[in-house]
Amino acid sequence: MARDFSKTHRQDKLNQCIEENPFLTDEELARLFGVSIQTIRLDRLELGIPELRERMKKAAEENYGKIKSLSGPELVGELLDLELGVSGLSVMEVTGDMVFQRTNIARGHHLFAQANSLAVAVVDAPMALTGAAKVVFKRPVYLGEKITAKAVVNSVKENKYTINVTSRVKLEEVLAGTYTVFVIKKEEENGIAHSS
Amino acid sequence: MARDFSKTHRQDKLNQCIEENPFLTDEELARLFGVSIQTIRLDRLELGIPELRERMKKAAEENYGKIKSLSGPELVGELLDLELGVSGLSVMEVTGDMVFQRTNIARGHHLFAQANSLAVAVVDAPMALTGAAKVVFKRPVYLGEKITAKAVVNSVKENKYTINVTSRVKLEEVLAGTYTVFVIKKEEENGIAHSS
DNA sequence: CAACTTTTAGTATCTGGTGCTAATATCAGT
DNA sequence: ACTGATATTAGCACCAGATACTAAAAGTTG
Repeated sequence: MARDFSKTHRQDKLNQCIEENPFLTDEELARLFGVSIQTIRLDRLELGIPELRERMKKAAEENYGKIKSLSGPELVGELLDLELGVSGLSVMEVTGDMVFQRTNIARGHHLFAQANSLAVAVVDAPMALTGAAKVVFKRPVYLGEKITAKAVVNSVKENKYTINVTSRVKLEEVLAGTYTVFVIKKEEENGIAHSS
Repeated sequence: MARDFSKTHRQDKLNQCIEENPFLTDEELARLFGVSIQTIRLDRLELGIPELRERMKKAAEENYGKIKSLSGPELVGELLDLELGVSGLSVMEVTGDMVFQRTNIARGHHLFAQANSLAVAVVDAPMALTGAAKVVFKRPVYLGEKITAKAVVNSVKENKYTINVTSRVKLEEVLAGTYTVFVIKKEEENGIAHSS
């Protein structure tokens, strides 16, 4: 079984190869590995790797969803409850693309994003921007955990909202923050303290 | 040309329809609009809409890149300079998926993400997590602007770094923040103040 | 009615595959 | 060297989702 070595070896490489660049046809792969197309097909079969089109479809669909959840809508996470001008509630599950690969710990700005966008959402106005924020990360959050963020409006003074957001995993507090959010009147973009 | 009305009308709808859900075959579209496949094909031809597979491919490729730039690497933005334990510099261009569509103003957490990940990167350790942050958004940042973030280590006390990050567009300050970042020893995940 | 646009039908062809059968290597063990 | 097992290659029929082209039918308008 000297062949067995070369075979499993090739299949390892193939797995790697496709993971790195999923947009390769069997023909291209065959040329790459110096074997026939049929061999590649058999390998894919054994390894359970779907055909190019399925791979593309999957990639496209996945990311079509991601675009919407990561940057498309105004809100990061899923809105559960919203009482304009008073409070808001959202959940977000920590997915693989939010974490450090070494540790599976979520990067802080993802938690921040959920909390920040919720803070902006509770403001009772067509447009609002974060002016300042003060946050404390209480403990790391891991892959797969569900973060519940609760925003409560603390005070309103003219166009300036002060909002507290607490993010928890189950009942444990993981992030606490205070956000100062400004309501923006149409076409306004002057002055100090803006953006979100 | 009463037909012309119905034709252009259908083509408008078709454009919309495909934009909303790019994963429809000509056959499904034909059924949806109650016309023949050939009509759909002619419409696509006239409108310059590529076939399903091309649309999928495009979506897959686009987002394959996006995944890497939005959440893949440890750093948000592009690293220009890095002196471990001392300072770091990164740039990021504000792209369409970072802004509020109504105003083309970047959402705050994207600026935060650039600054935060830079702060974590300058720490001279294999693993570090943001413990706390205090940020002030000085002015809104618009689609297409290039943000330069500069991080400077302010103080180090055991495993606790205090880092100032200033983000500018050209010479104008848009975001100023102070980050407290903790160095994590392997497998450590206890105690207070963590995550990033 | 004639001229025109729009719609439908049908065929040949392409790509990147699946699924199946069968013919060759290639090698190990006896 | 022969046998048996595994690995590789070849070939064919078929499929989806198209393109490209030709041609016929339907509807519209002066």
